Amino acid sequence: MAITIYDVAREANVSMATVSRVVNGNPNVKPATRKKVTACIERLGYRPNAVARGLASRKTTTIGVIVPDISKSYYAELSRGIADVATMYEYNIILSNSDKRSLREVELIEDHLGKQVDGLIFMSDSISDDVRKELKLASIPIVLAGTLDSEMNFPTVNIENKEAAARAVQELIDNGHKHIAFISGPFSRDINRLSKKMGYVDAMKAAGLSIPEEFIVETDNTYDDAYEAWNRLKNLPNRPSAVFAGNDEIAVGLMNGIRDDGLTVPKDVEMICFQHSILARAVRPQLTAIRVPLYDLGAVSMRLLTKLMNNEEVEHTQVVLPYQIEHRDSIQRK
Amino acid sequence: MAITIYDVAREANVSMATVSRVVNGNPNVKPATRKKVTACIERLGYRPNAVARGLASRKTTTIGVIVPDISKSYYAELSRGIADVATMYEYNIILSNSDKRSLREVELIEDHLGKQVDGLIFMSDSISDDVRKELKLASIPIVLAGTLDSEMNFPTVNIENKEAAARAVQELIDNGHKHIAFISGPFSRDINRLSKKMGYVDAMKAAGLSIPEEFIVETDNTYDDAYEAWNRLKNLPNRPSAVFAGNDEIAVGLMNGIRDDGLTVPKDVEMICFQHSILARAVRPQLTAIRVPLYDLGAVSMRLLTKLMNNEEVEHTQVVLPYQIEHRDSIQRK
DNA sequence: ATGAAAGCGCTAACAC
DNA sequence: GTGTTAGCGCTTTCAT
Repeated sequence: MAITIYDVAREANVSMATVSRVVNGNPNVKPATRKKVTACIERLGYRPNAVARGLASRKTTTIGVIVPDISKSYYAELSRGIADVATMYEYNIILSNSDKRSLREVELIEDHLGKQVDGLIFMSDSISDDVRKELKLASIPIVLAGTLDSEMNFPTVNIENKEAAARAVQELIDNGHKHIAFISGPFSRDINRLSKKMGYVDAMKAAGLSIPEEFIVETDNTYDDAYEAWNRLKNLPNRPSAVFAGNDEIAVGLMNGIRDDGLTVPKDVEMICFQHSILARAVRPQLTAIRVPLYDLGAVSMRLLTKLMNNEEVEHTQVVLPYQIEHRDSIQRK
Repeated sequence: MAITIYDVAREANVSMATVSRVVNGNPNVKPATRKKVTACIERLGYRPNAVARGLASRKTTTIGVIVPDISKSYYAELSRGIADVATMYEYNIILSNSDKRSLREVELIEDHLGKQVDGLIFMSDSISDDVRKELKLASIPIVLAGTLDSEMNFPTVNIENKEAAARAVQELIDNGHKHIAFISGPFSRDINRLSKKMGYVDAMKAAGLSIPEEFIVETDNTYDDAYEAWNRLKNLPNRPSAVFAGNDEIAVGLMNGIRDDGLTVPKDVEMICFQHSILARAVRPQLTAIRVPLYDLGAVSMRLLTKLMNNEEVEHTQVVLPYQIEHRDSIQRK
């Protein structure tokens, strides 16, 4: 049986309350008493039971993090930002993978609430009505990190994905391209359908460029599927001379498909994409890309959550972080 | 105030104990009663408080996972394997990043124990004496996942890193190379000093090849540092014609350094490495590599931990998983 | 500055 | 089958 607060109290000839005060840094303890108690704690190797503490105080100093897939660098990077700020504020993290399945997401929210987390950071690339309802019902603070909330109800930290996509496509347009394809993840996901694709469409329309249906290629977001995608593009009447990709993994898949078809990036096809990992920099040519500040997205989300958990006044609960376009070699520089 | 088990009991005209039985699937409940209670639970939206349950039962159905850095694909992939098996057995995961700092690792172990986790999965690439002591003192099951324990005390799931390294180097030797360099992460880490380097040295010695001191290049394990590493190698009297790299990220860094020096892989320099991410496949030429079964390492670790937590008989607590060398294009095929 | 005592919401004997 | 009751280890009034 582990040492309890009661053991320490007896050993130090004080009450549990006093030990509790010492442990929690309550100033109302005479220095001499504090010293005596601290010594006993040390000697006995007392370690407060966080579960008992959580029950008594109704605070667990634990937050929940629900993520589609921690093995994807997008979410791993975000989570690291969350974790570092969580550590600063002495919160632990319960982390769960949802695989973007709405049913599972609902389950997980329920599960985390049952564990009495003090707050929740939720990530996905689409929010279903069921999830939205569940999230609304919760009585703890919730922040969406790097996650589009099409109805803009919840505290959120994000970049302007649509605008970024439009600017990326504009780079291609500025380089003289008329035939620009968009290679995307599934359009069942809001982030692709409502943000990235819309940005692409807006930029194309603004430039008076037409968008043949075939120029919009939907993949399952994997390297391998994107690799195959070039086969759908290469024989088109107006073969695209430039491509905007939804992220760097599919950009690299496509680029390798292009290369294995005997063509060269950027000579034959120029490319730009969202950057979620080191891939964009590791491949040759290096990819010109929208650098998404993933770590910061996570860190700021967690900071926001701490404020919400402390009932602090928060002016803007919809935080927008800046992004950068990093010019590398998949677009020729003028 | 949330609904408690007492509210449900009153509403259903039964005792708390009966509600508890229903919630926990205890068979000693009359079907009619069960139905009535279930209905009340549904109607009131009762959600058991896991903290109270944890205090009363002394089980939290939560395990701790301590990882150097979740944003590194090696650990992200491992963690995903852990998480999936944890889900199967209905455990939650508290995940913390240690940045491999021994002091922080000790803190985190203490912290997780305080949270009353039922088990712990620890990962690092080196285990300090302090950490070892802390781990030994713990009274809960602990498994090391993908982590070298040079003293072989703890339950572990791993691959034979040393043997794999030797086999990788042997591939280079078989291709006729005499001058083979090893580009590594920090030798302060056991995995590099005791496993990968030893495998390299063994293979070289067995083949009667000499190892000039300069052939062993220590990097900080980053892409950028590895990129620079070629500068230390290229002007050597016997410039290496082949390189064994500790992982794919530094392999790619080095390869790009080689390429930007005007040389070609595999024509001028052949390469092989440990594969921790999609990088090995995404770059061109694709890297011949030792595929480390990261997901499985995690999954098996968690499975082992469940057995330990259930006090099941476990024959082998030191599990060794197979690995594969994937032949791609950074070594010419004969 | 310190102690006594009442919970926090649940599980687990034990009794019936 | 079901109810009663005593904790689990701590925080938190409320006295003193």
